[in-house]
Amino acid sequence: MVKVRPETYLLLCEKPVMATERYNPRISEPRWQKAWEEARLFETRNDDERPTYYVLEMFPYPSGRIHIGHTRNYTMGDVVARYKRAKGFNVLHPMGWDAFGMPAENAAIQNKVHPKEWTYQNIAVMRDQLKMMGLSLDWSREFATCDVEYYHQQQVLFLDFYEKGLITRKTSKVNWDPVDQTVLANEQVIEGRGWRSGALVEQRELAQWFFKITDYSEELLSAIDELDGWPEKVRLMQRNWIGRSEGLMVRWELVKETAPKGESELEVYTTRPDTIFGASFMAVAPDHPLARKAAQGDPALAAFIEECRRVGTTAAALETAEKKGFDTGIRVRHPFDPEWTLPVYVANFVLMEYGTGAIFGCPSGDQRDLDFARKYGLPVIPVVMPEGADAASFQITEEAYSDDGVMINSRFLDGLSNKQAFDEVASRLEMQSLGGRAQAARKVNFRLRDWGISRQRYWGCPIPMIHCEACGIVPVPKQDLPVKLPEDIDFDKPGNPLDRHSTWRHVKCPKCGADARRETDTMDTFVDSSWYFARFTSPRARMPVEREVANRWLPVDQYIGGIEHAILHLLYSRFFTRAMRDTGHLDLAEPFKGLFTQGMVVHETYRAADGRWLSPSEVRIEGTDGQRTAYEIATGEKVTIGSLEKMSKSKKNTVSPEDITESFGADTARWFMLSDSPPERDVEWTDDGAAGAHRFLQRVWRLVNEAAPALEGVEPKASRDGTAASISKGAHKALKVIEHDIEQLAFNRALARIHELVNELQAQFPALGKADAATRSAAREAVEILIHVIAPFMPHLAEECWERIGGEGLVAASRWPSYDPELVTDNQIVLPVQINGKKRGDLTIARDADQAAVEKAVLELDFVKKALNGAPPRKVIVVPQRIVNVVA
RNA sequence: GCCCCUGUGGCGGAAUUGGUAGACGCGACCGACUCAAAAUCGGUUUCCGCAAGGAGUGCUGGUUCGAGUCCGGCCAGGGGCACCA
Repeated sequence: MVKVRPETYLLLCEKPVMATERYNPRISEPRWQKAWEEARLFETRNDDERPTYYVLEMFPYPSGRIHIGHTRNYTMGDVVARYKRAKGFNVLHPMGWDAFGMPAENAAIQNKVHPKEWTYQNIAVMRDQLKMMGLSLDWSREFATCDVEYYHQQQVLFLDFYEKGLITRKTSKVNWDPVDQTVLANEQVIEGRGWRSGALVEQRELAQWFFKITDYSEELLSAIDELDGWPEKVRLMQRNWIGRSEGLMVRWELVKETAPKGESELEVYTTRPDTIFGASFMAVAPDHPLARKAAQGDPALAAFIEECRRVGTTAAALETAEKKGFDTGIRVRHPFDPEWTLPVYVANFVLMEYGTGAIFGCPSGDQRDLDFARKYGLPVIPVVMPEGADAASFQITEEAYSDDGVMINSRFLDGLSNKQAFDEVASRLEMQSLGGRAQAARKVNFRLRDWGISRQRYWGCPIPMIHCEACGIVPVPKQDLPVKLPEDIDFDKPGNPLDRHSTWRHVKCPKCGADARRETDTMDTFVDSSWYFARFTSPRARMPVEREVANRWLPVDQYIGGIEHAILHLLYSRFFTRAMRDTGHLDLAEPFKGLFTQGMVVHETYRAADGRWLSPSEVRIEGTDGQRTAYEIATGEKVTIGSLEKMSKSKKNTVSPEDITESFGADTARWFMLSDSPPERDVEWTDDGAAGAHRFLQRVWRLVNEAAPALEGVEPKASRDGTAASISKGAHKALKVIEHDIEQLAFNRALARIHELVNELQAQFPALGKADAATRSAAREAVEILIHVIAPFMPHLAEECWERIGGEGLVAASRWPSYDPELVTDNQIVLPVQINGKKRGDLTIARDADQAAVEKAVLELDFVKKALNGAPPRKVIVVPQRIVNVVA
């Protein structure tokens, strides 16, 4: 709750705006919103000839309320949209709803309300809230991902991907969320817990549908280099996530007498073949085929494998789990020395999912291997030493040496750098034969896994597949789409209601006509958000997208959203765009040309002595700065003021957008959200800050309002000389900088510059009543510029001001003014003059004065003469139009 | 553990990319208007100093006529990944 001092806002009541009064957003904002809607200003046509500009904010999940974080996100997008529209672009700025997902089902379970009803009601509420913000959105293109028309087309895409071989079904270990009772993608497991439920994730074997995102690993990685409109941070995170490594696949021969029947070799992936002479053991994952086979004749080993399984791979388990191994008794032959054999362990730290599920251990070069070797008494042979170290005395004791260096104890590799050794080993093993094939091959490996999309949930897009006893898996024929969600469902038992539905799951096999069963899993909701940006270009099409239309709009010129989607959503969307390209829906690879990740809105937290969180409205604060003390209003007890945190229900540090719009209006909220903090950083919501923003809004209104009579019927015209020129110069200079700042999305800088412009005009306007015609013209033009530059930020106020000065039409439909290059450069400039690097004064001189003239003028300055004390300067550095430095 | 980012007044932050450090805002203080308050307007506000002047962008060393900005070392805070072979 924003605390509004009643006295301050008495004038905000239901009175019409009059010339001498305060600006009343409660009356003006709905009025202009209506005017824009009636003029259909923001409805975008696909057949418009002007250059396109697509600005998009990540669409919200309809949780029930618009959050203040949304408000900041959409305001940024709206500033860009309004600016680009004024610049003459055909702007697409749509909004929709990411409407499938768990909370709707939770609400169904808790409140006995149908997920569909719950979702659409929420959407209705949130749409109204967004409309109050005065966003220039094209509502005619709105859709929700739970609309049948949308998920119908998503099923079409699924079938196309399936046909193209981009989807597979495989049984695999999956991350099972025991609370939500569903499978999670790797990306949705954060520190071993479900991203939504926070429950510890378990491992289960399940048959799942997978999108083959790994088919695009290389392309998704290398294309990151071209994404220069993305924050470096996000590019880096995606690179790390895809995790490319170059290494060698090496097959090791098993010593026949020790090997299980039918097994003759063990394949291992390594990125450090250079350390091959430091190898002292092999280790395989507990579910590696060799381990399983060996366990058949060895109950102790079988028990060990079982134990590893139970521990699982949760992060919590991993951190505490000891590195354990079990010697299988199997031995392998060293590829470069048939006499040298090494033991094969089953080890709990080896992952089946990466590489081949087997490694060779080099204790001297890897800390984990070293720990393992110490524990099981295995040899530690140093093979790489730092450059310049002494080979005879170099030893590994506590710490492994994993950096680059020089090879030692490695026979033919000795003296090479480890990089050279990598190549040497690789080429030799590629030539060497084992069982009739090359013993090794260079291999690029990726960390990225295929994207498992099956979810055991009701409220999601049904997977259009049918299981037939006779025919196996059969896709639903396209003419039978959509596979609609049944509406008669019950949530009395946990798990997926579709599974229990009496009729929905029974279907005839499209191939043989026999009784068959529908796939009851639905798609991960991240699928829904992986192509919605494309759907916005032709939201009512009877196909996923109209190719030509989508090609014209895409990629999204400016995409804006939270950093929390740096990997998941953005990577999936990049994959989807490629998959849609390869199935003929689109002709591009990258969905988002410009990406901007905005910071969060944060607020102080308050906590009572007994640990209860208190909301800002329950707290009274006394004192200022470091001396602030907070008291709980209800009890009068002292309250601890906590750190700034993301607004969240659990910590109660929330401020609702409605409260702000009600007390200050949308324009104030928009202005405050963008002022001060750079948009990529967090902004702290403070009542003082919001009140300050409102104060500024009123100041602009007063300035325009009071100047209006003197500007009536005056031709707007810039002045290049006389006193009027200073007004024109100020306005045009501001216009130039603000334009640049908006293009850079440096909204805080743009706002600071608008502040300066208002300060300047305010200083010059009191005399306007008695001013000459030229000054009035200049003033009129300056005010018009001011209105245009505030319009993207405070669009309602801008319209009100525009109307006040008798402007024609709507600001929202008008063109952005252009600055006069001659007015933004001064003929006389003030050069700072330094002596020995310290500023000692200024020199006012003609802009085009040459080096010699500047030098001469500088040496005549009194403070320079004084500093030089009659001696000639050692050096005079003149940086044209910047600075002068005299070295004494 | 690995990778990355950020350190500027009481606070949020500017600084044209190596050229006047602290724009703009918030807060604070002083003053005007008012019976009074609110609103509004004017002024002060990096630190030390009455002043002249001096110091100053986490610490430290360097490059340069000149460093918040570039380079080396350290410290602190934040983020991402994490048995990845």
